[in-house]
Amino acid sequence: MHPECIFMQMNRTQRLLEVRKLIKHNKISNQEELLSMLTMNGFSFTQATLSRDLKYLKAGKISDEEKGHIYVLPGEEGRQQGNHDEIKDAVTRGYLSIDYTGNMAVIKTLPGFASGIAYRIDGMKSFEILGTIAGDDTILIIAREGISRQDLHRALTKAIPEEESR
Amino acid sequence: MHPECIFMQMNRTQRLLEVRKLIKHNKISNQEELLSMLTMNGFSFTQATLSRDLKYLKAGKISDEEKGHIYVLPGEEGRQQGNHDEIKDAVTRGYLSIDYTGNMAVIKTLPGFASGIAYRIDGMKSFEILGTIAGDDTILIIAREGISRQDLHRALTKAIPEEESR
DNA sequence: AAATTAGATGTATATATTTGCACCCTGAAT
DNA sequence: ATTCAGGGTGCAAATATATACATCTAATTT
Repeated sequence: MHPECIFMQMNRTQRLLEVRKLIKHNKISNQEELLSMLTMNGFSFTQATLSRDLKYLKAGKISDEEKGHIYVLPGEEGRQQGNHDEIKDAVTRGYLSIDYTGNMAVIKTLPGFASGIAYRIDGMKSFEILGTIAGDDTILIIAREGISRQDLHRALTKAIPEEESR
Repeated sequence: MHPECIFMQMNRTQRLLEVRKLIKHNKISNQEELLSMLTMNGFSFTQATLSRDLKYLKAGKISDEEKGHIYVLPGEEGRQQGNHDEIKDAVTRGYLSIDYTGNMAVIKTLPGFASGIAYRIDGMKSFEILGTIAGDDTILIIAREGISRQDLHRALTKAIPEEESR
């Protein structure tokens, strides 16, 4: 089955986006709590699926003085340090993660979002970035030779608009 | 009692240091596993205490492709996928160009031209070129191992006469 | 010295999370 | 049309983790 399936997947995608948003904006200490929030928002699924969603989103759980343990998104562990400052919204609609290997980076997105994000990256026309190739949920970013991982990261660190508010 | 107590506390401190070290250098997926490592290292305590230690260290647990879920230390989440950041919009137009990096070349084209050009390149069946991957406006050309940049450039020049390096 | 206090820890238990298995759905292949 | 293949889910059981409660120890106070 090709990743292009956006039919029943869309529901899942919606759910993943919502899960992420909730985690991002609230201190959630367990899946049941999160599940009930989602249920109230009209979603209908089980805790088992939520567990899988959280894994898919690479959500982590850290200790929190106030609520014991809370979920956090990758890159936002700042909350555990109290760096509540200005954690710029690292999240674009659909953006999931980024990894580096050799002189390139691989961005994972929710199904269907790769080309949109890649388009924005291309739009930056960064010197560091030679080009991008987007599939359905993956973007390959090729860095210019001599560009360090930090440079590439810094270049990429400036693209993804703010997320939508529901 | 002040935190300065260094007597029997020393043991705890030692333990905490060890716990941190182990988490830092290994992919540990659960407390039992960690506990047995510590036990082998001469420590003697229970899972409950370990749970408390982890909380004290603000250790987090994230998903890991290899081991399911692993512990990470704050600030050490480099292992955690995705240093999520943002990508900002910048309205620009791409241009035709070719660049080299590592053992590959990246060709940028006007939107929609990538596959066409890639098709031509593929058609050359150059020995130097292992393959190409085309997006909408980007082509990634993978060179055979041992092929110099000049060789690759020469091969590509045949396919794209109007090229000009930057 | 006795009483007091607070952190550390074990035990047992409660709570939370993950996962094997079966099933369903949809696109791809025959 | 039929078969196949793979992802997504629910259910229930397996695992993993947190914590209430009782102790113990060492430092502090009286």
